[in-house]
Amino acid sequence: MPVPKGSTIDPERTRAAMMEAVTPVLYERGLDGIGVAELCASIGVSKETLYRHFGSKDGLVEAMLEARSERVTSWLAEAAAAAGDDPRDQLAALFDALQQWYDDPVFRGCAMLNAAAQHHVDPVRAITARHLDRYLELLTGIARRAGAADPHVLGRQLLMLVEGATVVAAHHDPAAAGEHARQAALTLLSAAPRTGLQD
Amino acid sequence: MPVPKGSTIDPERTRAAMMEAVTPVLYERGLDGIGVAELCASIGVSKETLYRHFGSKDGLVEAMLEARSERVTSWLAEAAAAAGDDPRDQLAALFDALQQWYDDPVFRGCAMLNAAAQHHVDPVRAITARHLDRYLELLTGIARRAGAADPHVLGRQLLMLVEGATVVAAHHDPAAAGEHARQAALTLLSAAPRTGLQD
DNA sequence: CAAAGGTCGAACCGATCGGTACGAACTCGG
DNA sequence: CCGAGTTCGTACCGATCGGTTCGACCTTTG
Repeated sequence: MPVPKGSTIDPERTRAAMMEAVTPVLYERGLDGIGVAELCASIGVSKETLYRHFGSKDGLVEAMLEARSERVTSWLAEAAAAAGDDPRDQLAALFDALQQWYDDPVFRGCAMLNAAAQHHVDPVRAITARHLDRYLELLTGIARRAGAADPHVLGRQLLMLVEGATVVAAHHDPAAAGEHARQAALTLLSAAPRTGLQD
Repeated sequence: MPVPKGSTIDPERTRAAMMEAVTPVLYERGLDGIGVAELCASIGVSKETLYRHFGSKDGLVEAMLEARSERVTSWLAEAAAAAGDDPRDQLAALFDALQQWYDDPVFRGCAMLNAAAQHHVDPVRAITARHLDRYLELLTGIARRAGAADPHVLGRQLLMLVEGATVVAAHHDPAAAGEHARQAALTLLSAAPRTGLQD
């Protein structure tokens, strides 16, 4: 509660706090599942403040999706990096991190994919596409460092496993989805044709 | 236009025609992206008729999702079956069929997943779960006939590839998503430990 | 202390929402 | 030909939608 009533202590602070607070609400209720009035009430902010900072409900949605995409991608990248230098270990750690996410009781699938599924508007879909770009870059890097002859194709296949595991965990059964995907990913990594040159 | 004005020629016909006509509209616009009035207008039916047959907008949505799930699953199963008796050929044919779907300009991802992402209501999520069940059964059958030692795990991994390919095709790049997924699927099938016994 | 500006809370706007009601038009089985 | 059943078109309902406005309150700046 950094903003009791009125203040100009730091407008940027208010904006950041709003995005922080609104993330779980929009994630749980869905973009169209909550109105602006209730949304503002739940994050303890007036409508005027919302429209001052974000211009519209969609503006807030887009800002929070962008922030969330960067955060979750960084989280996965760090989980992979913390596993050491072996690309196989990095890949395994990445899927372990995913399983950890699936085990969270509030897990409801990928927020960006959920958003893109309901909002057919362009900005949201563009954010989702960039989100998949980030994932793809991360996975392609692992594939390249593992010496895959065609890291782009392997990276894309790994991306499908990541997204597929997330879908299955969200809509079917979260138990062991990450483990099964990890096993499949390592199999693909092992079976991929490789070049002699690794960087 | 099987129903010009008033008639009792066949109430069931009206119901079936409605579900047929409403499918592409809801798929393209999204469940909450179109109101009941416009929805009825676009399928050439009055609101009274809609509520007579389905009780509510959600009722119509659920009926059409269920029908679509069965139809698309059957379509994939038939594509696989038409490829012959070799499980590898069946799996390849299934992903070829998926690529064919992705190439359709109106392709917007899996309707059931899209619906579940926006409607947090239980009935829709249950339909989506059943939809994944159908896919899983199809893929597990292929895995079993291929002699996989653990067809349930392999089937689940293949399910992740199917769903992941669909997500990537819908939200990132539809080109070659099915081909890349097919290649990965065949790799998993080849690499899977197998029992000596095949039925 | 005064001006400037961020915030709140509530009132308010037109539009649209899902759903209901009803009379008229129509097709059927008897 | 007559009543039962279906459908259409439209008007209508209360609720909610996203968004705007405004006066009061508060904090910072000078």
